[in-house]
Amino acid sequence: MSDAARRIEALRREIEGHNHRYHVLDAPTIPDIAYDRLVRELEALEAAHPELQSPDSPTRRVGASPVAEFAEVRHRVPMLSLSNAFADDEVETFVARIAEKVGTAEVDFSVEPKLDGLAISLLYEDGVLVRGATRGDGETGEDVTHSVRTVRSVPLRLRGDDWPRTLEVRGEVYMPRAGFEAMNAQARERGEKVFANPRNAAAGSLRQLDPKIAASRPLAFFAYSVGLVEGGALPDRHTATLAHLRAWGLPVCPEADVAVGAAGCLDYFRRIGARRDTLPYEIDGVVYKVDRYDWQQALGFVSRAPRWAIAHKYPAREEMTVLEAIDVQVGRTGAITPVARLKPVPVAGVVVTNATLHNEDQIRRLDVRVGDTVVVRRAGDVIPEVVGVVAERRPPDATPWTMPTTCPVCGSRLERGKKVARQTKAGIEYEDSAVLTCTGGLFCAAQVRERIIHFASRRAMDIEGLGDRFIEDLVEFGFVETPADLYALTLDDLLAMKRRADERDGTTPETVKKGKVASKWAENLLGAIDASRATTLERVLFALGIRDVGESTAKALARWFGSLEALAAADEAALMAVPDIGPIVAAHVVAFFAEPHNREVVERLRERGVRWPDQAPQRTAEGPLAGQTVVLTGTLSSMGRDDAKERLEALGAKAAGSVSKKTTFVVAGAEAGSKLDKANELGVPVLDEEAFLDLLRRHGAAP
DNA sequence: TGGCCTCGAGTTCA
DNA sequence: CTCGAGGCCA
Repeated sequence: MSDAARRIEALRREIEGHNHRYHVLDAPTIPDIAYDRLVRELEALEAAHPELQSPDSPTRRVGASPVAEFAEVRHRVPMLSLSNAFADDEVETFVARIAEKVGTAEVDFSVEPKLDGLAISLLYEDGVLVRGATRGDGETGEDVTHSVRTVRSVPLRLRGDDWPRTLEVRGEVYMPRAGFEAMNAQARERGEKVFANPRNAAAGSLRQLDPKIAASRPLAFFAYSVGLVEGGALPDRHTATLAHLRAWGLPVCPEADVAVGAAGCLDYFRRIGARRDTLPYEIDGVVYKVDRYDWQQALGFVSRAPRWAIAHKYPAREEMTVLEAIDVQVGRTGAITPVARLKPVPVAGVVVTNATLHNEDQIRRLDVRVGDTVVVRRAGDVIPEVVGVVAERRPPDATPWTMPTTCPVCGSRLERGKKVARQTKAGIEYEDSAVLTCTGGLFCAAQVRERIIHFASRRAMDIEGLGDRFIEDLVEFGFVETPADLYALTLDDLLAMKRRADERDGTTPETVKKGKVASKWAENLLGAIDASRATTLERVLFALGIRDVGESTAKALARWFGSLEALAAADEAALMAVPDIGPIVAAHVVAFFAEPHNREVVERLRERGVRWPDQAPQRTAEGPLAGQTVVLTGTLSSMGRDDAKERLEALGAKAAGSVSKKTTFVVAGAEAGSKLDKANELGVPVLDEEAFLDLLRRHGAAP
């Protein structure tokens, strides 16, 4: 053997060793730079000695050129599917049947997480990877050798020498969560299509004709069983086989374990379930397999699934469903938002039928079309969102969706958000934004309705019992056009409106059938409207819906000016003196009060008895906590969040919504979430409820 | 001018 | 809860 040949062989062994430690054992022993140097040396030597090239060289992972199409592969030992269990008693039945057949209840199971990836068969001849194939229909799959070779944790050559001459290893190719997220983040930045979930991403990456693409994707592999074995023997237990696979350099899921009987399996199911979110890969359940091969043989198969194994599934957090339509909604500011109407599907406990699509850009990025099968998830476990499209299920006639050019409610022209972008020397410049806006303003019934819903809402005027549906009817039948009209409603108006709504819906209220007209609800509603007449300036300001004036800005304005007259009289310079008010918000406020219609609405509100106390302008923060910024998170047992916020503000502190390094301290109640994590991350002090109450007590502000 | 830190606005369902 | 953008400070 020449020197070069010896050096090449040594380099290959060393590099494979590092690959194994890095990708399989997850315990690298040399820095990346040193590794790269070894690879470059090997590449150079191989280039200089083409006669020493070898397909199992670590330099040849992406060696193959693109294939024209996928060749079919027949699985000599079929790749079967597993039956599923969703409830504990199904697992108990499964185990009981086995216990009866084998004559003991103490059945050992080889247990492991069921990864959400793609089942793959790897064929090793004399320890060298010669073929990789997808499961396909179980009988016939596709030859994906060229892309499987690029998966770093798949060994091109087995370690040791005690492997069967022919060995088919089966397992899951998957995409670790971190890699998936990084990949999608990059795609999003470049405005490219994102993958719906790691499973789709793994499948899509492997089924690439060009191995370079698969090589660029963060794929990984776990082996979980063997298929064809010739020229060698395996142990008599599945767990022992897994140990062999590990020794041969194949990655096996580190969570794989042994469980005894149904109780042991269920315990394992719960232990893994508790850690589901923190595992570095997506799983959709755990798999239980009878460990002893002789018992597996005795149990045999039902149709296409083994009787000795079962997949116990966790409740899905993501579901697929059909997107039946894309509607557009008009917000109170005229903002147009596309909404996905979905075939109802339960996701993590609730039935989801609608999901926001945010804006046109988002639709284009996801490339969603009516008729598509989409993946729906509940973001932050609450709000449903469409995360992606299942490309294979697209109906052939599906066409890209386009935004309407006119408002679906009032027919007015839509404008690409004339949102203020920045102030320049020349004045305020406008720039296009992602949001489309309806130009209908007061003429758009949807905007009128949304504005009144906002006006009546809890954080604004807080008119109890005046819900969205009701306001919709009030506006539709012309009883209410501006918020001030709410304060002119009479009992007769409300009853008349209800009658017309019933006629329209074809419903007959119970009370009418009995021959009398119920009016208690109307009296209650009038009472609630009346109660809202006594209010505060900050609530009125917020309720009026001035652009960019939310709760916090309304409060700042109310404190600074003390009265509506003073505010309405202020010019832009005077407004900009208020902290956190810049040129843009100042311009919105001035424009609002310059509009005769708005002045009139305010006038009418007053005429109809809406009252708030005027105060002396307060232009400095005072109190023992002045200058401190506090963030509340979680649930406090002794008071509501709003109450806590008020107490803090009474002491001069500012209650902010998000944690940053400027936050003085965070008050964490029960079930505190991401804000608590952020506080810990930034080293912001955290008070628990007891410490918080203590602080209030010291300043005489405790409940 | 760029980079935080906030706030505003829109969103779902029981 | 998340995204986008206004305000402020360096």
